[in-house]
Amino acid sequence: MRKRVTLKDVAAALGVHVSTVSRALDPKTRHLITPEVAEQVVAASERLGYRPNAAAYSLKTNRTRTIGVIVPDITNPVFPPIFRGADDALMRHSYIAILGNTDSSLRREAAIVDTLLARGVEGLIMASVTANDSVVGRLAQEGLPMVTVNRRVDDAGIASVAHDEREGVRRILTHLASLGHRRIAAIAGPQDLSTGRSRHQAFLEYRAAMGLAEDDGLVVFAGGFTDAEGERCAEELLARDRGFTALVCANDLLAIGAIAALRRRRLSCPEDVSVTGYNDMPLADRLFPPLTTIRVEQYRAGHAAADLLIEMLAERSGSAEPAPARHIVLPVEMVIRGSTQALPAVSVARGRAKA
Amino acid sequence: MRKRVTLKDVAAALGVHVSTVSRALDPKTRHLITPEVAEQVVAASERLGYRPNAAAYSLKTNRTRTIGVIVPDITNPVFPPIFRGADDALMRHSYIAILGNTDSSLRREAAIVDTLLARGVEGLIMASVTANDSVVGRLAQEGLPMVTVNRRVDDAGIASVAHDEREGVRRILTHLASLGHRRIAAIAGPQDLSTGRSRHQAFLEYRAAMGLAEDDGLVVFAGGFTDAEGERCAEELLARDRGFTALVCANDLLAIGAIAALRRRRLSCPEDVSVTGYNDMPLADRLFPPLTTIRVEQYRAGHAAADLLIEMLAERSGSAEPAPARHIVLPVEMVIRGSTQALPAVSVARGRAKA
DNA sequence: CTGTTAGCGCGTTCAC
DNA sequence: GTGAACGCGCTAACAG
Repeated sequence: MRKRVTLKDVAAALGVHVSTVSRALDPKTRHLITPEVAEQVVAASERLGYRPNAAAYSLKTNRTRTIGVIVPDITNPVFPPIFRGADDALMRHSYIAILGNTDSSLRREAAIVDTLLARGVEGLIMASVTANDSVVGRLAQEGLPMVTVNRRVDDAGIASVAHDEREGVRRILTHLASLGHRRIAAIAGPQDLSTGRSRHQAFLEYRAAMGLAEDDGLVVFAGGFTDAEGERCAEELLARDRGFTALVCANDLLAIGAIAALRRRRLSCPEDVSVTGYNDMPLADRLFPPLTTIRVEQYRAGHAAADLLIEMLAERSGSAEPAPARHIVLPVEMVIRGSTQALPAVSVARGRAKA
Repeated sequence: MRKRVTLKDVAAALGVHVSTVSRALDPKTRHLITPEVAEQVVAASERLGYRPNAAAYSLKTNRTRTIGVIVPDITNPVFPPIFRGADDALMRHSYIAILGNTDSSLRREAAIVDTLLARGVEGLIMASVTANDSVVGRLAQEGLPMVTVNRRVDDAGIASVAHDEREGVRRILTHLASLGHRRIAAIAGPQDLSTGRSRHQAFLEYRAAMGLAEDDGLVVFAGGFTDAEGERCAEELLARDRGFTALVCANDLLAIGAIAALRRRRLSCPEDVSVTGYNDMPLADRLFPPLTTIRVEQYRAGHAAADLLIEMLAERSGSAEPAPARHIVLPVEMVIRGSTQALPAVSVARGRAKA
């Protein structure tokens, strides 16, 4: 590999001093240099193929222009759009992102954060946090700028970008109720994740407010947001035999698993039971049946999180006292597809008679 | 944020010299230090929370322990497993991966490679290359270690990890032929990508070898590996009205689009036409109908690519002359699901009569 | 406007 | 076995 060309090389080629080259190449200091010289420098550095050495820059300025993005598993279709959004936003500010997968293990999370810290990340975007995440707490105390995406931590001192979970659940229930459903089951997500918890709480709340059947036996909790858990939970619901005409799942993967479990029991969706998901992940419209779900803009969330973090970074170098943490809430919308349908007239009638 | 702890801090705390600390912390030089002192150093550095400064290390040693991984778009479900495999392998060797998205634009690719080079990546894993990629060529000439995954470049001098495309196509055609299909259409992938090209060539070859209908009108070329292109191509095939009972698609997304297009025309899969995909991407088993496809182990490919690259890095620092580029070919297997079925007896009979 | 100087944190020669 | 000195490539303060 050809040796790297440095500032010194460019300077030597032009017979000027290194700092002249340095200044000519930095837009913020170029005005200090005679225009012609500056031009020559730019030309020469291009000709020689000069690339600034990021390590030297970091060592000198203590800035790495690097942000860590931590997800449970990039293989889970929810996270690529988040990362992509963050990466695009960061790139625009000439930052780069380093992606870490925790596999939802706190040990791995700590290990990854360690190597990222050694690499000198200036901040962290965390899509993997549990509601009370010890690692996050520790880092926050050390003053490392952080923003959580999609999920939140209980500590309101940590900035976040999330979606309006309550509104999403409200729309799902409103939709199902308008189709005549009264006995609505639910597969709730893990309760140590803010998304699982707030969706479940909104479910309980709106179920009561809308006068739907309030039966604890209609809810089962998933141990993770996976299709396998969706299958397991749906089977448990069916085994309980409480009778339900609709099933609200805390995310799309759970819904996919649930539909598979129904089918195995010769129940079809939506004819026998309407099923809803949450997230509108890629391909949700290509499944059978196409999933009625809540669309959350993951790309936008990642983008917003990165923008927020960069803002925080800029502020920090400005004033001394930290501003209070910002919390951005993104709107959601419902997409109605084939997995939900109206109850047959007779059932609707019966439902109404009861009410 | 608390100021970073450096070697100097640790040395000061113990009243020894910086270089003593440096040596005690490096496994390779620890033997030069009195065991007790070494222990003290280790203890103190842990207590103070010392983290080696990666920038300083890089500047000194000219090694960044950083690898760039370049994909077209991490949002495409094919790539997360590849990245994950690479990342896991790299981490094990205390390397880190930096992910870049090209959006299949050569301009973006060049820009990303530039910033990665500035960051001092020691090598590149490229999942995004076109068959004759100018950027790759340039880098190869400069001697930057590189390996392509999944796809290849024409230049055999570039190491690669890929799958046995010919075998995959052979199995698909054998499977369809055994079900009685004789007129088999194809949606071929982009011909500037090695995967698209080799799958197409294998298709032509085995179609002839197996005595299947050889009709140029049965093949249409997609401009990209997307479901939208799948729809477009399927519509074109139907418009041509050549009559076919099976449709071989160059990847799963194309197949998904094709099935949607068929359905819109009131044709159902597999009753009216059997459809096959390629890749066995996540959720391929959850679609309707579940996709018969070729399983390629993307995670393993990414892992192998990273291992290979690290080997190359180690060799390079050893001997002077470069070893010839290695090319790893991973086996594939077929997974038969609901999207293919046997022709009704009558059609099979007619097919045989013709032969 | 430009050159000089210093030092970021670390590994690696040398001496001792 | 340990300390001293140097320099990786760069930016920033200070001179001129």
